[in-house]
Amino acid sequence: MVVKNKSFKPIKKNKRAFEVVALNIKESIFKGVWQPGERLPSENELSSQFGVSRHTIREALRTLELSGFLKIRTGVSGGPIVKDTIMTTISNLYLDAFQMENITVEEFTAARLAIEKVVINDAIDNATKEDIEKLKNNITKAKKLIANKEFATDANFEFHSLLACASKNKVFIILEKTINTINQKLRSLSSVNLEVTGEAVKMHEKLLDALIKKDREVVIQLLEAHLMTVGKSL
Amino acid sequence: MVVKNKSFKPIKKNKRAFEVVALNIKESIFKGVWQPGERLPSENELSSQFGVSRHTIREALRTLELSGFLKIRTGVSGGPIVKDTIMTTISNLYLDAFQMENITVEEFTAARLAIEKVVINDAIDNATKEDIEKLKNNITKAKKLIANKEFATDANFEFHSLLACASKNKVFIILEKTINTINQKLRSLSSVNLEVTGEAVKMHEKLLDALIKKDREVVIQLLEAHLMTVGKSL
DNA sequence: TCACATTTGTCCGTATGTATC
DNA sequence: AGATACATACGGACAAATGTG
Repeated sequence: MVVKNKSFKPIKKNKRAFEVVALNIKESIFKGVWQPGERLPSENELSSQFGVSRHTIREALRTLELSGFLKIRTGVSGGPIVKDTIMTTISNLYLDAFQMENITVEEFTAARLAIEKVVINDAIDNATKEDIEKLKNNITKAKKLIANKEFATDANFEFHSLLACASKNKVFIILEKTINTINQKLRSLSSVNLEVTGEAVKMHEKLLDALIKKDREVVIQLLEAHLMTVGKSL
Repeated sequence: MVVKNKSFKPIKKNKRAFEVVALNIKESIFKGVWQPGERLPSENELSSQFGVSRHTIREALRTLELSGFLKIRTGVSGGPIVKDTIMTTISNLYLDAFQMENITVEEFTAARLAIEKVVINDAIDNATKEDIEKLKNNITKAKKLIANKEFATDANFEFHSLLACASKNKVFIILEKTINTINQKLRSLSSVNLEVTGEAVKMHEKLLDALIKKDREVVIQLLEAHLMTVGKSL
């Protein structure tokens, strides 16, 4: 059979030096050569290792820093330190996209609802005893905070992360992380209300109950109501 | 009511020079001072305008380039050109995140199926006549390619993008773009098969038919079958 | 086709700020 | 408090790319 593939493959572009360096370092991190927390060689050392100037190294480090692969600390024993803050970078970009692309909170909430529906459905199927235990502990912790008239915001975010973990799909864990970070940022812009967080905890408790009973209909119903109120508060 | 909020607000950090420059430029773009397609002043000019060295300007431009706010072209009439490619940047970062977490094809396919189910459901509700028209054109184009014994890979990717557009939710458009990017990468690793792409086109056609008829059940059924075969081929 | 002007890409050298020991 | 080892920032120079006459 004669197959004509008219699509051109990307020609090896003349990549800029700093891009090559950045890609090299990035792939080393992927391979595990450098693990989070470890310190990369200093700019001068990288400069001589790669055989490029310090300026080029700096530009490479800039891009890696912005992508969330490393943080750069000044001072002795400072330098480029491997960090995994890609999720923060992504959520920051989402906020930029909200402005550039005119993404509305409504769109975000709708997408969030859709994703969390699926997540919780998978969680019902795949949650282990430990997952349920963790979720229960989260509720108790949050209730204690509320009873103490303290904010339970972090605990509430954690609840959704734990749900994602229970789904046993890492893609959802990552997406949930994005959602949480964006939420956190949006929340810091709007006025935080103690009653709202208290209501959220109650909702979470009901949700967990339904999840344990594997009552999908109620779970979805509760989730919709919950996320809609959250969306409105933003 | 006494409210104890134990969370500290971030202290105004001493920002680095290039960060200040980048923020300035970014906000100018947000305000519409520079619109997509326009060209920013050259590095030398920016250098004198901001009163910092060219090196600092370059680092600022690097970060903005990576974020997707501009592209930098060399040569006369080149320079920093305002672009709006944040969504592409987000997709690429997701790809990095997936690589960091060693996401499997199975996890990816499961998540993809879940997301596209929601997307197509929204598309049924919100697709305009133009959307339907574009989808139809896509099918005709793809069929023509297949009849000509050519690969219709790009057209097939486009089909899913068009679906996301029809959902009228920009968050989904971003997610779909991510999915496509990852798919493209996975596909480049596995052997591409002409028959597989041909089958995909047929599937898309059926899917579009059901979508026009607003037959949700059939749509979901077809989508599941379609994405599962795609997943297996990877 | 060729020469030229403009702009980014890369390099070297130097000085200063900063965190750690 | 001082020395040390980093990043940060500045200035100048030349190479490479690219559009124009």
